[in-house]
Amino acid sequence: MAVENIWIFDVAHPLYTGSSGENICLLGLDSEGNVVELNSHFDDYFFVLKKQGSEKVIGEVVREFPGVMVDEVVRKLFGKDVVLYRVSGDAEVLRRIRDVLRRRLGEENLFEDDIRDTIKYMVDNQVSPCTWYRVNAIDVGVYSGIKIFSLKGLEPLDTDLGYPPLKVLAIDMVVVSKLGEPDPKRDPINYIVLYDGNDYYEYLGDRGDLELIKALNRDFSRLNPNVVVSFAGNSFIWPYLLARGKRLGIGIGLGMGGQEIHQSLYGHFSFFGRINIDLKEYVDDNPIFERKTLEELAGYVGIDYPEKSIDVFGYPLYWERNRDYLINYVKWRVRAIYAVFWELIDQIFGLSSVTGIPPDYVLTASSGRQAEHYIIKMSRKRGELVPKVLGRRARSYPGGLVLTPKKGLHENIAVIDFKSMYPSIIMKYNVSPDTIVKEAGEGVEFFSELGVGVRRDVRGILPDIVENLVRERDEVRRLMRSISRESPMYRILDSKQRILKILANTMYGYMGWLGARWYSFEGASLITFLGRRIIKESIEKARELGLNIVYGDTDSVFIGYDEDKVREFLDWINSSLGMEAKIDKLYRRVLFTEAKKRYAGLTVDDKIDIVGLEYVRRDWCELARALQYRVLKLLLEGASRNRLLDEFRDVVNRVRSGDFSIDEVVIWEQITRDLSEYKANAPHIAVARLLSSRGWRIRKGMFIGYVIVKGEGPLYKRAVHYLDATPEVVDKEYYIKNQLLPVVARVLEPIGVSDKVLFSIAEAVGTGLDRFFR
DNA sequence: TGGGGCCGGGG
DNA sequence: GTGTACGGCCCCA
Repeated sequence: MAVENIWIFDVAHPLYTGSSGENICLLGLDSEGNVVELNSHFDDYFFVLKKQGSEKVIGEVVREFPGVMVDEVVRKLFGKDVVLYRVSGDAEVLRRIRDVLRRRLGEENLFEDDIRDTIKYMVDNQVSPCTWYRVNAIDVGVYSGIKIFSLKGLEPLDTDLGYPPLKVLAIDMVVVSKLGEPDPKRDPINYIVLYDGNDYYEYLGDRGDLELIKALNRDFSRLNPNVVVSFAGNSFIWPYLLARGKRLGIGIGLGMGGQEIHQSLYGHFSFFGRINIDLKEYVDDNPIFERKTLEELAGYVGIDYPEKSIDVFGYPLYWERNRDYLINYVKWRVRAIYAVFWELIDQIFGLSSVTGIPPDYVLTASSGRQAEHYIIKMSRKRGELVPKVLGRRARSYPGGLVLTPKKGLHENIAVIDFKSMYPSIIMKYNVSPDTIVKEAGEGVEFFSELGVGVRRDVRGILPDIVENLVRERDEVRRLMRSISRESPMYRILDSKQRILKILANTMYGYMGWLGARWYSFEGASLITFLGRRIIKESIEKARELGLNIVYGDTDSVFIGYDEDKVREFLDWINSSLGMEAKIDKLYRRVLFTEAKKRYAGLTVDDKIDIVGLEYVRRDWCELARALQYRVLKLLLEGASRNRLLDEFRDVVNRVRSGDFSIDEVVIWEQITRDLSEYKANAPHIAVARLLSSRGWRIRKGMFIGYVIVKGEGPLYKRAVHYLDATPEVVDKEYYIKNQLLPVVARVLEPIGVSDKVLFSIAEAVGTGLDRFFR
């Protein structure tokens, strides 16, 4: 018997079960960094609702499949007790019996038959990945470099040991084709590079990529990494390698013991005994990244990036003409990928440990799935069945309230913000799929304007979960105060508290998501309804107090800062509404256009905030965005009208004289659907279609950069891919009138500068008449 | 000239 | 494949 500390990172089916009957395993690392496999036995199961007719069917089916166990049990479904048959047994038999029962009783009468055994094993035993456990196990031996144990018991460790020693390997790949998109049936891999923190391992496909893959397989076994990290591995590198291997008749044996990699849940790729991290998935659903590039991610974590990056559309040309530069660039990429992983390790492993999703696909899972996994984990403690997603139709409901701003420049404005408004509403009003009712009655708080009520006699699952998240976050933050800000543990805890906050904020959106197991249309509608009511009542009170309200959106109000009255206002919110609000920001000056969700301000600590305006939008060119920023900054800092106009005049002048680079005039737009689904002739779609005709596969999520060139007709006929354009062919007049002028007009109009003035400047600059308009 | 398609960002 | 509200461009009738 051995007792060891093990950092669990995955759950799987063991490679070799032998005669032990062990059919499931936890994978982990010991404190020396050895991979361990902890085998045990787990009978998979599902539930069948006990009702008229199901007893007879169950009886028949059980006789037909000996070895299956059936027990009558009670569980909760949306808070109500239900009687069920728990059917359990060997995985193979269980699958067959499940199919028969689905057919005979209807899918809606079976529960948890749609959850994988590995997940059930983890949640039933309350095991979380990326967490240390004190493990009691019997040593079985070593196989393929993995220490195999028979698991006897485990309990979470109180003290956090950080991470075990991890061998991390970054990978990147180059494949080019003369015909655009590389095709694994046709195009060999040109180049792969690995980086382990010290050395590069390079593989050239010059003598065919069969040799390349053989060498790669060999080196993976030799280097034996615990973590394989890439940027777009799951969407490009791994599927390409697999398809290429299939073509060449060679396996992609990058798992431990040469196990082949395979595609798994949500489209991620599994490597036996290793953690596969794709950092592209991290940037893709993080709104702070505009273009979703590795360069942005590197910049975000403070890593230098090259002056000249290469877009995949440019790879073929570089491979042909400037191969050394491309290879150097790809070597920078693996270095950056490696370094970024270490910067994000706490976020990735923290998310995995909190949600219970193994690190392999915690980034692949959408935020809805992450939230759901956490709920499943928590539902076990309440004896709640995991509900199913069956037969739903999309419906929409009203959201937050947005006030029309008072146009113009305002001084001394306070932004009052409700603390976590929707999570607070969920907790305070007990809004949850299992508490929502549609009729008034005993123990029900009913909202007749909406025709929806909530039970107050039972605590709902989501309010319970949100409360847990808030409590746990408070504990983590308390812990943080007792340790040094410089310690690694501080960073781990900081990531954790952020994750807990994000999860709490996700629960409202989750409840309104059509694909959610705990979906509640009425619940989500009630939350926004209560949010609107709260903000309306607050505004009314603020008016009563004589505060000047200039704007408001969902959970915030912008008011003239009168310290005493604001204090009184906040107290009132607390005592009368039972909600918490705070001063989120103080602006020396704020500029509102007539439009909602678009403004800019200068805070008391001299920060420029720009919200919704073109400056923050990637579908405006860099030249226009930078100009708007400068004009806004000057305006908010009190510059004269002439000074602002000069700023505009200078850029117009630059453009007219051709003093700009292509990068400054590129407009980036995302492809959000399959090309064939587009009905409109928009510029970026026209360019995407052209690329497509050149053989490029245009995927959802890709960014198309284009410029408008001189010529006749609608814009979509004059949009050119940025790599095909030079400054000489750019339509300067388009950029002056449709990019530079509008962004300046937008922010100067509220202070009384007319379009006409700007238009005259735009017309006159460079023609010798511009001085006339000063 | 106004409505629809489309995109991106706000809270 | 978390929600809704919103503005503004471009195209087209």
